[in-house]
Amino acid sequence: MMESMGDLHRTCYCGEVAEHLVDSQVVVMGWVDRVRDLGNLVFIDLRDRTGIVQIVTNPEAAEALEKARQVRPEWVLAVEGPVVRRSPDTVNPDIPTGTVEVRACMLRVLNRSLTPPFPLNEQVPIAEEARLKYRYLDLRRRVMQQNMMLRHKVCLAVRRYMDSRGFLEIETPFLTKSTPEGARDYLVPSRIHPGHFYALPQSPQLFKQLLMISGMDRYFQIVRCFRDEDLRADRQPEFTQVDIEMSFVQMEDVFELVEGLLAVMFDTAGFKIDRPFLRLPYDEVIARFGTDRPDLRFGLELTDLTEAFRHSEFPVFRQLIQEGGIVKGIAVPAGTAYSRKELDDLQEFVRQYGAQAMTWIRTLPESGVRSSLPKTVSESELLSVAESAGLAKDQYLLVVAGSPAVVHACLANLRLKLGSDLQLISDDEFRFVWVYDFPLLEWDVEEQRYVALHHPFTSPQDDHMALLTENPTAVRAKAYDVVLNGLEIGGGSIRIHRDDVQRSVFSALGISPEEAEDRFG
RNA sequence: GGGGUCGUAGUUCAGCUGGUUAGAACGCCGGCCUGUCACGCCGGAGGUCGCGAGUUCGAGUCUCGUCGACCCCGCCA
Repeated sequence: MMESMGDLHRTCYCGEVAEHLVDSQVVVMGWVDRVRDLGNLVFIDLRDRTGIVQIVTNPEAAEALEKARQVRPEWVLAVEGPVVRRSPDTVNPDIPTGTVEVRACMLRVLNRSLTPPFPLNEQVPIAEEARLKYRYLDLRRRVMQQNMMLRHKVCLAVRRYMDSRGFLEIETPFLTKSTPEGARDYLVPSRIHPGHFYALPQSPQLFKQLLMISGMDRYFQIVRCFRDEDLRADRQPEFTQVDIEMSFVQMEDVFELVEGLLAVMFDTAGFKIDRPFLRLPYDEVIARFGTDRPDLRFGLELTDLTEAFRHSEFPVFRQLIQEGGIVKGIAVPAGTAYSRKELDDLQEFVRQYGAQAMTWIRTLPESGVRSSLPKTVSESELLSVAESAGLAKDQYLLVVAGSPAVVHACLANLRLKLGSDLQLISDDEFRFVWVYDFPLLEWDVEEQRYVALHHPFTSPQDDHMALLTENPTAVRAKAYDVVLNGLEIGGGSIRIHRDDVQRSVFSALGISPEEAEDRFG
């Protein structure tokens, strides 16, 4: 049983069937979501990307009813009939079209379907493997369709906004020379030049610099980027970013532009966000949250215990601090109880990020204090640490000691875990923050040189040109570091970089700060 | 490159310290039903417990190997 559309014309989408169409004849086409066969009365939920409308068949249209009884999920139908208002007791308040239905006078089976290998209309989690194998079915699911439609709307909003602010959307090439940016390049073999490869861009970095130098002044692009690195749950090897570059601007101009952009994007997605965004300097953000992309929707900030432990009776801490290490902790809300196993699990969690151990100090409900530190550490020391951390009664302090990098990595991740475990994070809330005053360089212990912490965005000045002519090969290899004022949006965070000019170039060339000082002042 | 978790029906899962014929829900097939909307009711089919070896009287369960999936670290912003 399979029929052609013939001369049928779809008059509206399923989700568009509404009260204003009552008594008019419609033709809808779509996929069978569910069938409810009551014998001489068959209901079909017909679905397309706009939603679901209920089709009803009864013996008045015997042929349609007969076909309806054969119908199975995911068959593709064309249905013609009048839109009918439902009686009050049969209204379905759960769907937008729930006050009406289409009474089928004619029903055509445009295509049949096998039973789907997984349910399309339930919210059970399906193994990714199955979803990808049957991607065409996966993409029929409501969540997926809504994601794609939302993405379209957000992209449209971005284009309208950027256009209104005088930006040009300009496409840049994918098949080009390597423009190393820290990640591994994806390579594409060249047919014309055997043995040579194109590299897919990790971002349009070089191209947008070209555009600025060319005087295009304000550019943006919704652009695919490629990075050949290992995956994570939230990281894909190819992804899309809103890439922006502009000339002749100050930091405030960038803040203003991007806050407006994000407000528009989130508004499109149905969320209101607060402006202006919070602004925090890099050092403060690291000190308080251990990361440059803190989740500000909950507290549990880090407490610095380094001074409290500087003369500790626990030799390990004492020595660590002497060698430049730090000790920091997170105070868990008072009254939170932990079993021995739970504390062990937390310790195991923290170890992933490089800590040797996690210690804890706990104020007891009445008075006194306990800890996992050796017994040689006196109660008075513990009490003074608890006091410096501001502990109330019956409260745990989870403590990590080590190098600043390790301590911050451990506690930043522990903080997120605690926030999630203790259900302190609300999913539909967004708290933005600008992190400014990023250090441009970071000493790399292994390479024994300064490396750029992020893209060191810079402005083109004469000094650059001097360097470029001085060592063209090196500069070409690292040209990605020589860029313009600007910003990038990617990886779920937004960062603004200092526009200190020369230093990024020095780092790109592997010139130490001392040497740079000598040569360029 | 390293670590962790997991592989049982079409799907999502349960199956305790090894023990008789491996279960549930949904889905699927057949039947009944004119107001359902996660329809309901009656009946039924469906499994090499990822694969291979070992321990044992006996393995879905324990051991080793192997393949695969997911998550994390490294890496990446």
